[in-house]
Amino acid sequence: MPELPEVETTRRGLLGLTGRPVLDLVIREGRLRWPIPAELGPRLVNQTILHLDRRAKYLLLRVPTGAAIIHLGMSGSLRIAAVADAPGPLDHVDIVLDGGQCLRFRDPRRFGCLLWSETPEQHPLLKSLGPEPLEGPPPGPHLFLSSRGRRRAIRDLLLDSEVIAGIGNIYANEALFLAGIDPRRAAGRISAARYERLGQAIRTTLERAIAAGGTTLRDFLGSDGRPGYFQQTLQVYGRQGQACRICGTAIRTARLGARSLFFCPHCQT
DNA sequence: CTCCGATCCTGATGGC
DNA sequence: TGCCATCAGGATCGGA
Repeated sequence: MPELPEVETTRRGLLGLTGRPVLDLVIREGRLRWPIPAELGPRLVNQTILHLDRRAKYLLLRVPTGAAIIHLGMSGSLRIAAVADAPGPLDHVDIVLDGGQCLRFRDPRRFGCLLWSETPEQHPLLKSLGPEPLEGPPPGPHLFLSSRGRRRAIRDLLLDSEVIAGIGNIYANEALFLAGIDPRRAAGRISAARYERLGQAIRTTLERAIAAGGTTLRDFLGSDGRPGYFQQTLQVYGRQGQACRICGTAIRTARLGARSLFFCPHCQT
């Protein structure tokens, strides 16, 4: 489900957590991508939440002694719920707050994770992540340098979080359309000028998606329970057979590895 | 080092 | 209506 815009939408919806106490941690199903560590409860309970940060697709729930590292995987979501509302079978964890509320973690496929670290930036899952695409200069030059000598397809380079953080299959396809680049093209054989355009396209795509509250294809809901509406703006993802919004050519789909490509065979070269 | 496929798990969807 | 196959927004791991 969630790529950078959906995780950022979730984060922004939960900024009210700042300053609130953690009263309890209730784990109904701890078998996620990795088991929830036994120390998480003792580390969080009776601490005050300082802030909720994002790095790539990870959320960092910071308390004075460290942070809970949260990843939503393919199907996860976080929202504020009333403790009195009975959790569903897929609501695996409640971080109990004051006022009868909790931060409720739902993850049907259990590809997400909930971990603890005193130094989250140094955690193995986070320490080798590539740059944030929305921070600092646009990532075109960085992508150009990272891609030299690489033969893999540019779509796969964009999905590699050690190269650049936070981009998933929807936004890789969308940004490549905006930049006019064929997603199957070898990353190492794309010019610096085209990477410049791609860097701008990545930024534009992600910013617009965040402004729209993310993309809801099936079940993504922000922390306020509302869907995003960027799916109305998608140029290629899921639009196979439909007319390209620029040239009218039918959008094509193909497989690259286990995941689908969507592109306009006329606009993207 | 680089790259690719297999893998974890459940729910939604479409064809027959 | 039921059953089965296929697909899904992620990312790690192992092996070629």
